[in-house]
Amino acid sequence: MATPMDQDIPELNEFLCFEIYASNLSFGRVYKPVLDPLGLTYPQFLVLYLLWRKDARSVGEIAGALGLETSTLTPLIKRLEQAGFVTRKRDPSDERRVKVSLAPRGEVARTHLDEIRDCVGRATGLTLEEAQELQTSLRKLRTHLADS
Amino acid sequence: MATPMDQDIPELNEFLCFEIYASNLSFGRVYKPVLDPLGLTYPQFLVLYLLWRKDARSVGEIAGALGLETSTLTPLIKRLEQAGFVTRKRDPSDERRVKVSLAPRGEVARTHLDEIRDCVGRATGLTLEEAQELQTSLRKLRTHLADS
DNA sequence: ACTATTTATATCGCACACGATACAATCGCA
DNA sequence: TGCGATTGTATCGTGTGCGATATAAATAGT
Repeated sequence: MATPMDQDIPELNEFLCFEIYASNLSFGRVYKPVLDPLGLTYPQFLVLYLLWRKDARSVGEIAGALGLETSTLTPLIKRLEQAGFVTRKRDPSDERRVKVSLAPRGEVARTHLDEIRDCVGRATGLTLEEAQELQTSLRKLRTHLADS
Repeated sequence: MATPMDQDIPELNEFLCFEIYASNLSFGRVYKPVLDPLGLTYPQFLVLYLLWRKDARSVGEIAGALGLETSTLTPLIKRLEQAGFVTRKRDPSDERRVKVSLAPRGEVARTHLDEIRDCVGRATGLTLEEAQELQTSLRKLRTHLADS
């Protein structure tokens, strides 16, 4: 506990936004050693995950699902392509779209999904019930933040 | 609800880590229009906040409080200095340390703190009770993740 | 006192993440 | 049919974040 000069200003960790900020960084540090051997970053893993669920999506579709801008995803997906995880090609039915599809290496990475989930799940130290309660609150929070 | 090709793989938003990742991005989007007029980014705001509570901290002390690496903070703090929010000078009692202190513009920014808190607090759409419950869970989660 | 280690910060390269902007393909409407 | 508006991506510049490495100051051990 620090010795604050101003008792009227609370600790930083009494801010919800900071707890989320710091939790996100902590999660990243847990994922890193798990994903590094596969040659993936966490956002790249999220993109692949979407493709494992449904292949051949457009950049905009992926951006919508992740809540990111396409300007963030374009270079990220190009790195995934460069590394052999996905392929990119224009949609013949609408040449404005770029369809992103799984390449062989992307399919292989999928076989590590369970192991990744187990590893990260254990690191949380939460019961399934606690985790789901947290998710429910966060989803509600996220909806409000997005609508505000 | 999408039409998954693989029912054995859950939706992305059933992952706690993704909810936190997405919530963090959403918070950032709420803060941006509030902090932009002040000429601050969210991480820069966090650094100033620490200094409002206790002035004249070393880079390492700030890094520890935020859970960041000093390699992240050095350029960030230099930008704060460049913009006139803080000053940096070597600690005479230990020349390895750099003491970061509030400059006039940093003091002025403090007068907007209440307004920032109100604005962001309202955007969460949570009661004080819900917010505190969430914080408690997140703090517990963060502890586990850091120890794992 | 002198070296070896540790500590505090800085530098560099890479990967997000965003807003602003550009551009080509498509669509809508006269 | 044709032309203006919209849509889908890409590009650019700025600001985090990290690990690896460098460097200078302080400390420890002989």
